[in-house]
Amino acid sequence: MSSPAPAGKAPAGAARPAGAASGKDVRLAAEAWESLFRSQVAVMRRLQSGPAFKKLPVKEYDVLFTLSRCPTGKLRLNEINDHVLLSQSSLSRLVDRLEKRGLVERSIAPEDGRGILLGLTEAGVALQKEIGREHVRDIAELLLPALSATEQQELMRLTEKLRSGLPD
Amino acid sequence: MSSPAPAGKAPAGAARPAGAASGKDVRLAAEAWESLFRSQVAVMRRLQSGPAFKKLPVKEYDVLFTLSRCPTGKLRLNEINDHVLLSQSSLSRLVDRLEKRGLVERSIAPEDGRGILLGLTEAGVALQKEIGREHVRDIAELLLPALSATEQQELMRLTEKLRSGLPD
DNA sequence: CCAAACTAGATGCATTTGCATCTATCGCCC
DNA sequence: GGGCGATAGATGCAAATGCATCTAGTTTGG
Repeated sequence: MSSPAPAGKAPAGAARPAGAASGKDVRLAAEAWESLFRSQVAVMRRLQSGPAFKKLPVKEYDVLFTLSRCPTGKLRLNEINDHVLLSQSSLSRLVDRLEKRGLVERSIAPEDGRGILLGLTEAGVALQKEIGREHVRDIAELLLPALSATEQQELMRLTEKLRSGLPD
Repeated sequence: MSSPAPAGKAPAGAARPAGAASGKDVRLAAEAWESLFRSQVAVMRRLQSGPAFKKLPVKEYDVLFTLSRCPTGKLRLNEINDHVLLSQSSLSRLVDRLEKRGLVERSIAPEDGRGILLGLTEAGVALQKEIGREHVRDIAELLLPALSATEQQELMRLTEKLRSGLPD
């Protein structure tokens, strides 16, 4: 495993406070996470080695993509940050790079002088679409042979439920 | 989205070669991957900010964990590398760090003079167990409220199937 | 209304990462 | 058996990352 890890085990017949998880529950959760994590790694590894990401690293594409999905076309940096597995400072510099390449534009948030709104430029929209097309094709090539449509739907349902059931 | 991205759309009634995916199939696959990816990010973000990973970064823990699961207790670097989202050189240096901390030991693979076998030291075993215990607890805290046992099992089944259905 | 606590984002600096390359061993085929 | 391409892993070096900190704008409490 990568991020998950079972390690200890509870004494066999230990009584536990009402509402606490049993050892079995805990083990199942750890295995489920492990499996989710490993499959994500395996898919991501293949995706990012494809030709679609020679033009732009995956993480940078992800920001363009996120912006492209947003109805208003602009997002605050902190909103983007929740989406991505990057520290605040790394995102700030990643955006610097995107801006230097003319793919995004920073502007000051109207309602909050501290905030920065990020939007795609024309070139950013174009590049996102271009890479996106290839990327979607690659995803389908990986997932379609492995899971049926029904299974993909169920996987989507479960992962969405997981995400929305997290604290905060 | 982060890594996945829908972008283009196929001309409406386009005839396609037998066996090719429909636009609908492709879109579903992209959405399923997106959802899997985002939920992984959301869970990982919470896990790695916990106290369990002050002692050792997640990626380094992952290597200790992987070794701890292996029946023989030793693995080749390239085997570990498939497991992890890291380049070969990064893994090599990560192992340097673990070795300097006395958590793992390199040895030459008996059957292949090029290969390196990696094994946990006593200290490595101990630290893995220690962090592992906390980590499993954290995982359970996140997953148990979000998904039922049945759902966790189904999620595990689907992600395992996905992983084993990938090319190579 | 002002000061103190808080939040959004930028920046200095040490660490980590990846790409390209290098070394050493292996497997193959003549 | 000797050369030749392939594979495992290490290393130089530039780029990316995270932590701590800094700056600036915002909110709160008196």
